[in-house]
Parts: sequence; C-alpha cells; structure tokens
Amino acid sequence: MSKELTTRAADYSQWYNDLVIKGGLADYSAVRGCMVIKPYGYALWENMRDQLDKMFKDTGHVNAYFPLFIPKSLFEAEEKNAEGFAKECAIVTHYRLKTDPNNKGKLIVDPEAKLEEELIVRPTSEAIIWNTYKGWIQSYRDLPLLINQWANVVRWEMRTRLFLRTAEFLWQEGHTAHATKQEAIAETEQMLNVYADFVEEYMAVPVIKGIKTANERFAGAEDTYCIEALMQDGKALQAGTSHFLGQNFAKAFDVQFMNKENKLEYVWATSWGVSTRLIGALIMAHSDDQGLIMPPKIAPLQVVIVPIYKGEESKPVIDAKVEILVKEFKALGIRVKYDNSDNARPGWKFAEYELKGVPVRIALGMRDLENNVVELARRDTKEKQSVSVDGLPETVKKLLEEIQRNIYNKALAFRNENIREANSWDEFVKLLDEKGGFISAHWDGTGETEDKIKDQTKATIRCIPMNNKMEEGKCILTGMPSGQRVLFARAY
RNA sequence: CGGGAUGUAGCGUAGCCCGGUUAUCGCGCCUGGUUUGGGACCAGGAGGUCGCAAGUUCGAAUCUUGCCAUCCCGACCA
Repeated sequence: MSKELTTRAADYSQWYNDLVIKGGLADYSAVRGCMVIKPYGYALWENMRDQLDKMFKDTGHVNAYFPLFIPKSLFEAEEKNAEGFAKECAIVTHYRLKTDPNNKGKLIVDPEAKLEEELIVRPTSEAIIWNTYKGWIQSYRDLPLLINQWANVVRWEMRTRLFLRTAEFLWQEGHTAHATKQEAIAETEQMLNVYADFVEEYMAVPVIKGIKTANERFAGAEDTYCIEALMQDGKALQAGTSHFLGQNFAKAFDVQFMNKENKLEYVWATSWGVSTRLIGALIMAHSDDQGLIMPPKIAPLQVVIVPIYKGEESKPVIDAKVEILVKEFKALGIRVKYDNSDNARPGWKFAEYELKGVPVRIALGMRDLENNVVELARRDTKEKQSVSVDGLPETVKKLLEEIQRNIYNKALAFRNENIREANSWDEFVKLLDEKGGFISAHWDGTGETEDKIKDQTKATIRCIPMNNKMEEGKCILTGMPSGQRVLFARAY
C-alpha cells in the first residue's frame, strides 16, 4: 500500500486529506457529505468526549437525550434561530416505502404515507429542548437546569471536508436554564473556560477566547462567545462556542418560572457545543509531513513497542521481556501496544506509527536486552535515545508529559508569531495575503464594514478578544473612530 | 448549487482519443523459504459488477445519455 503523503508545502488541503485517510482516522462513505469515523479516529473522539464529559459533570451538568426529529412547528418557533438554519435542513416528509409497481425489486416513496407535519432532522436542538423544558420548569426551585447531550446533528452543507464540515457530525450540546441574567452569563463564560482549558490542556492547541460580532453570532443568541485556534496554514478555526441566549427561547417556547416574590418571569438560557471538528483542529495544529502528531493526553495509543529480533529463538525472549514492560506501563495508566506481528518489518512499523502520530515508540532487540536498554523515540521531535530498562515506565511517563508540553509550546509560539497588527488598509491586505494568521486591527463596529472587508478579502472578524485592551484608533477600512482592536483572519 | 477534474483488484495505475483474443504494471494479500536496528528478498498463487443504469453496436473499460461518489475553485456556512 502506498503511504506517500502530500507535503504541506505542495498542497495543504491534500496533505490534510491524506492524514485523515491514510492515518486511519476516517473514510469517505457512500453518502454525500457524510464520512465514516474509523476505530482509530473514534478512539480519539472517545478520549476527547470522556474528558469533556468529566469536566461538564464537575461543573454540575448531567446528560440526557432528546429526539433526532423536530416537528416543523416547533423548529420555527424561535424565528431567528429557524431562519439561520433553514437553508441547511434535512426534512422527513414520508414514513413509508413501497415496491415500485413498474419496477420490481426497487422501492419508491409511498405517496400515501405523507406526514401530516414534516419533521426536521436537528441541526441543533434548542427547539425540542426548550419545548420540553417548558414542562419541567415551574418554580425558581427548578433552576438552574444544567443539561448536556451527546448527539449527532445534520446540516446540509454545500461543500464538505473531512471532520471540518460534514453533513452529519457528532457533538455535544449543553442547554441550561437560569433564574437570572447574571447567572446565565456566568454559565456561558464558565463553559467557554471549560472549552479553552480542555483544548489547551488536553489537545495542546492554544486558543483565543473572545466574543463574536453580531454578524458571526449564533442565530437566536444575544451573545456568542468563542475559542479560536490557528492552523499551520495561517487560517483560523472556531474550536468551540458558548452562547448567552437571553430570554429569546424562553419567550418563543413560553418557559416561565415563579420567582421568590411570587412573580412569573421568563428564564434565562445558554447553549454551548463542541464537535468532531475539533479533530480537524488537532490535525492541522500539530501534524507534519511525516503524518499525524497526537497529544499524549488524548492519543488513542501513547506508546508502541516494536521488537527487533534475529532468528526464531530471540523472539520469545523479547516477547517475555516486553510482556513485563506492558504490565508496568498499564499499571501507570499508559495506553500501550506491543506490535510483534510478523507481517511487517521494523522499518515499516516505524513509518506506520509515525503516520498515526503515536507519541512514543520503543524498539528493542537482543542487543538492547544484553545492555539492559531500549531505544526510545519521540514522535514530536523525531529524537531517539537509548535509555535504561530500569524505571522505564516512569521515564516514559515523564517523556509523555514533556511531549504534551512541547507540542503545546510549539503551537503557542506559532500562534503568537502569527498575530500581527495592521494600521492601514494596505498593510491589512498585505499581511493577509503574505502572512495569514490573525490580524489585530481597528474596526468601526458596524456590520456593513465587516461585510465589505469580508467581500474584499475573505477575512472575517474571528472575535473581539476577552479582556481586550481599550485603545483609540481608526477603522482600517472606513477611518471611523474605534475603541479597540479586533482579530481578523481567513477561517475554516 | 455553478465551473473544473477524477472514478479500472485493498491502494496507486496503463489501456479510452481511433470499439475487436484471456484488461496492463507496481505495491499489498495468500502459500513456502530466507530474513528482521528505518517502508526486506526469492519462488509460486489468488483476487476484476472497468463507479451505477440505460442506450448505440455483431461486439463497449473505450462511443452517447442519465445518475452516484470524491477532490479542487467559487457561492453557502454557529
């Protein structure tokens, strides 16, 4: 099997596709715009999901599950939200097939099985959830309601890309209800921080926390908070969003509660989500021309051990030694695989596990055993060293931590090098075309100007950074006064 | 959804323009052997709805039409 990878310099998009496919994360499917997540990719998602799930629960949330289908009348209740998603909805109109009388063996939609009311396949679940919450919330004592669901959603995208934008994808969506505006805003901010902590600490991808402009805001939200990451090609990627929904959904679905003063009030809402898109961010933030680079904390496999044997008699000796090591690794909670399969030689295995991004590789043969050492190779720097077998699990544990730090620091340095200030339109355009990355610039605060900049350069305002420095200046396009810089970038 | 490209064994491909024996080659796979410190070698072998469906023809991988999927560019997009 040819495992030649396209290089980043030759064709960045193709490089990305090659990593996803040849790295065994996902496959194309027979369904337009939908992909198959393969076991290796799904194991990565499971590790991400499990950690996030723990963090959600640590902040007081519980999981539930709501239906895939949403009656059209519910879907349209919150107008802005419905409008925002209308163009990308899949709709169920019938509930039965029948044999084609004119073409035996083929099926057609039974025209007599038309639904009274069409069902929308959820692009997000606010509608069905708020319709349900109406029945669950009567008093301030029922609040806050802090629920998350792990689910699939469907958005009928015109153009899809593996993990980054597919018609169906996996995600989690948190939907909370609160008695006060302040509490809902605090929740929105808290979950943004949870996302940022997760992405930085576990995925080793540095993010910028910020607030979206009105143009980029979630349909139906009062405010959308986001974390933005930078990819190696200089394009930004929205890695997660957290929305303060105000009372928009409470009013649309008539969700009121009795407060302590015995007065009816509409509840305050938030929603927040991250998706399998994060896997795309992970790939594009760290990987190189040899393949994927997995951050140890969420890598499906942290360590692979490859035996190097000469003749049949040495194999059992190495197997026996490794068996002990594997037990020790597992005792320390290290995800390890011993690949003693006989159908590939060591060199082939080395290349294969580099492609898959396994953080640490251990090779050992008789020569090593005699000297009580192994060859320890790290994926991020490709460095190899000979280390003692004594205390090896601890050595590896420390190395995994070091790799996690290193790839984060590398991504952070790259991100920081690629935030540049622009003080004129010419400079802005030049930076965008020649360097990419985030461009920090003044903007007059209007949607019109933002649209014009987007039309002319394809750059959008990624966010207004949190705790942004206030600074008088002039909008790079219109010259109108501006009180702070915002971050522009071309984005995925 | 518009423009461009692609689809032949698990992967990568030749053949297609100009229709005509048994569809080419490499990798991988299976068997046996030799091997194993950076993508091993020898010998033998298996594997094909030529993306799908109609049509033209004595005859279609090759020509025509429709459809499906993928990639790139655009439009679109929390």
